[in-house]
Amino acid sequence: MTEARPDALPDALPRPNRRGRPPKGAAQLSRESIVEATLRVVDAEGVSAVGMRSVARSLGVDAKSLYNHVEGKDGLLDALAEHILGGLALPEPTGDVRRDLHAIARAFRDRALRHPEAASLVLTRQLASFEGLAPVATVLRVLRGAGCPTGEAVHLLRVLLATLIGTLLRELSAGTAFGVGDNAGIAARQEALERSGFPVLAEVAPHLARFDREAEFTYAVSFAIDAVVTRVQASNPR
Amino acid sequence: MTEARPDALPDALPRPNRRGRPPKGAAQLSRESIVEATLRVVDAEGVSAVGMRSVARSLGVDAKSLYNHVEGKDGLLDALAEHILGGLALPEPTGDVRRDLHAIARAFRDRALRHPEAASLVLTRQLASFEGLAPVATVLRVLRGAGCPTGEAVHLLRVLLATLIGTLLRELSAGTAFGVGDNAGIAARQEALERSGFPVLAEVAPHLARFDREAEFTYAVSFAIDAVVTRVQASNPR
DNA sequence: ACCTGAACACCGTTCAAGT
DNA sequence: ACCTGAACACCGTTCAAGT
Repeated sequence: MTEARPDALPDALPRPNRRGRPPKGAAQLSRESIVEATLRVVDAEGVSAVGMRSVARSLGVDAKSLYNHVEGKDGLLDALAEHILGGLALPEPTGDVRRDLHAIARAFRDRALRHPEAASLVLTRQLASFEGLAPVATVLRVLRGAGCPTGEAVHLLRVLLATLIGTLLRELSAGTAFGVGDNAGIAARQEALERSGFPVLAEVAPHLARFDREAEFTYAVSFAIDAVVTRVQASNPR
Repeated sequence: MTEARPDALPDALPRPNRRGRPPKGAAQLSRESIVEATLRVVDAEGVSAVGMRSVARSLGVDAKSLYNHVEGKDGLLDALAEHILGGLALPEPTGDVRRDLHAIARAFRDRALRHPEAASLVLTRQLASFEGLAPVATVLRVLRGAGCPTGEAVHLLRVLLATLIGTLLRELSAGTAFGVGDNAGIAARQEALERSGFPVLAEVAPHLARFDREAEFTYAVSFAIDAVVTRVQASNPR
């Protein structure tokens, strides 16, 4: 839904002969349209292509105009991260702790990786924003609903989120660092590990050279959630 | 040791009247001296102050000279992250899995946070470098030594590292986002949470508004290591 | 209220020319 | 082998002036 591009928006491509004031019923710049244009730039050319000038150009507008709606480039990137995270559709808790936490983690991953070029922004900048509160609240509801005391619930929330974010960051960098699936790359990495001078790396090279995104995510999340469930039961006398 | 600044290094401050070729027995630019100069800039003014021009200026040299030793700005930042991580002093495993993993995590944290302004570089860029192999190998030695099969050891390594990195990133952003310790800030955050519209956030506000770096780190690492130890025992019939 | 012109003070990087 | 001059093609951001 946050992806929707209303037809009322101006053309995304730059139009020539632009100068002076808005040409009739044009543009109507807004914070939202700016953020959406930024997302289009990121999806198409990566986050390094984002600039006040490039985003403005894609809207057929001068770069300085953006400052009327956004707090500089840094504010623009924050707004983008919040926009993406704001589209997170959280599942309603069912009462089954394990299942509920899995569903939340899965929803978060889907959302964060939906725009792969923007994912690192979401994972590293969201930490203070209001948008980040909804997933936090949902996890806490699940933990509290299972009888977890408030202090312990906050601790478990934090370690769960840390594992999730760390795992997604790795998934992201694994995707860009080496072609995850290609066999030649796997063979090359395996060989490099065998030559690394660390015997233990040679020993585990076949596993370490491989990275199955789906399997790694499932393993990490299951691991963390199992541990959380154990803690919750321990902290809950009943 | 990587912090050492040999006296043979050129003055860190820019010297005037610099032009033409090196003035006698000066500079002697090298990859290492460039990286060390970069670290000084980061420590003093933050990572955003790093530039080919600013680093070169601090060495009394032209920016373009750096390209003879480093692969552009991006390569420079990679080199810096590797340099810092390369200074990691890993403890020798004792055979006590829990104690050994704790010691590794602690050493990693000390190293990564020793240069707080550069920490995010180390945590987000180290993932493919050779420097990152030493801690990986040490963790694997501990797990293998405890009888953990190769495949499981790699999985546990990855989830452990993800939790560690996620936790350190949070610690970092908690430190900059709000003054961690200050009481006025805590009170303000607590109030904001109570007004957030999420009842569960109001309920846990006193805990969620607080962030004790040391306690959070200890909790997260102990949590993850306990879970790892449980897995290792389960995967090890003896 | 919102947009632009002119302007400021910067960037990273190339390439040929120097030594 | 390594450094610089000149140059290119950019940046983010301000502020006053326009409508």
